[in-house]
Amino acid sequence: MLEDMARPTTATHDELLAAAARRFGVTGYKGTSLQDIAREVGCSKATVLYHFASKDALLCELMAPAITMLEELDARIAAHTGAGAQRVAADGFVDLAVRFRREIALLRGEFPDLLQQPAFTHIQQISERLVAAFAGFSDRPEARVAALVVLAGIAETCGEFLDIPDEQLRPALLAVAYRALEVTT
Amino acid sequence: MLEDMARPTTATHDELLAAAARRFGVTGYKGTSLQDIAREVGCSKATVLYHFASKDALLCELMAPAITMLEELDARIAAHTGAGAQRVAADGFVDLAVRFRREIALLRGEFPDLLQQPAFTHIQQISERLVAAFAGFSDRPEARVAALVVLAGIAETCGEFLDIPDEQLRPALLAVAYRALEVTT
DNA sequence: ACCGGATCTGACCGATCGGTCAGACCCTGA
DNA sequence: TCAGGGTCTGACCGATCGGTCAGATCCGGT
Repeated sequence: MLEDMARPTTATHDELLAAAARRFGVTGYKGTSLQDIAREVGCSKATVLYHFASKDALLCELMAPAITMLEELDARIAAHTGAGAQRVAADGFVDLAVRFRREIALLRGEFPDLLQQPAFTHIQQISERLVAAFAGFSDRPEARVAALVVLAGIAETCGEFLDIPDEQLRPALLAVAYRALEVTT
Repeated sequence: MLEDMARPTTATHDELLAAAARRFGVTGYKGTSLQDIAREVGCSKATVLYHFASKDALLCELMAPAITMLEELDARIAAHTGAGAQRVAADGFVDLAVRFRREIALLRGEFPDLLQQPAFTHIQQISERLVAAFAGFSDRPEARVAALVVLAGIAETCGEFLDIPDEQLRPALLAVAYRALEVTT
């Protein structure tokens, strides 16, 4: 049988993805050249572009798992209302941020720019709904400010604790999120 | 008398600074070319480099006021201990973030890269002391995580509310910071 | 009328960017 | 043995990057 149907990735392919994730997290997307990624793996720049149609395609493939999980979270939030949605959003986003620390971190700062790409446009809408859920669907400026601080703070922070295991980072992030959002427990 | 001693800046100089702040805030430092800045002002790229020795020098001059205020805050924190330092740090940083929204926001994401420049190295130490003060000088991982979430969240958020006046944004940020850090009031 | 400094610009430079392409080097199946 | 697909590379492309430079323009002082 053709069991390699589910194996479109070679070892080099995966190495390049991992190297790109590392470099993007340090020097950002625009600040990382294909040469940099190739050098880290030990191959030529042309090899990077053999495995990925373009630099953008590399980024998309890198972010795909995290985006999928974000879409699932969005659907789960939509199935709840009020304080329930707030708890689901906080729990789910902390889980996502911990699991995809590198991927989330590399979006830092280049968010407004990268989101212009067609593949990422709908993420803006999702993140808006996420902010609304964090704010408890209140339109008070204080609630929206708190929601954005927590959301951005978690996203920014998770990449800084790559040495701390998931089981320790997750409750710490959840605790500060609940306090800041005044989640009724 | 020579009252122009305190006027080493021309109108074009200031226009270029303002345009650079705007562009850096949208597309980031690396994502903004000297051409972009020149185009926004309506002059040539060469004019930009006539008023500023280099792109780096432009960034340094743009950040100088915010950096000065950050250094003053650092000194003020050092003059306090324990919970007093925590309150001083939170109040002072929120004030700084609100006052220099654009400048803080443009550091987003490119922080680790830009800080490599010699002019910015000591800022890393200051921000470490700031995190420590936010954490109440505790080395519990939960306290440090909360401190970083609040610090990064405020820095990231303040640039997103350019339409809200200072008097409204400041108390909103302070409230969420106090809740998240469990500041004893 | 002339000069000197400040301001500004077009043309140009080397470097690097993302991306293309023809071909070399495997390895496998016929 | 050979054909063919997968993998990889050096050489090359046009575009753009930050930065340099000689010179044009303007303007106030002498």
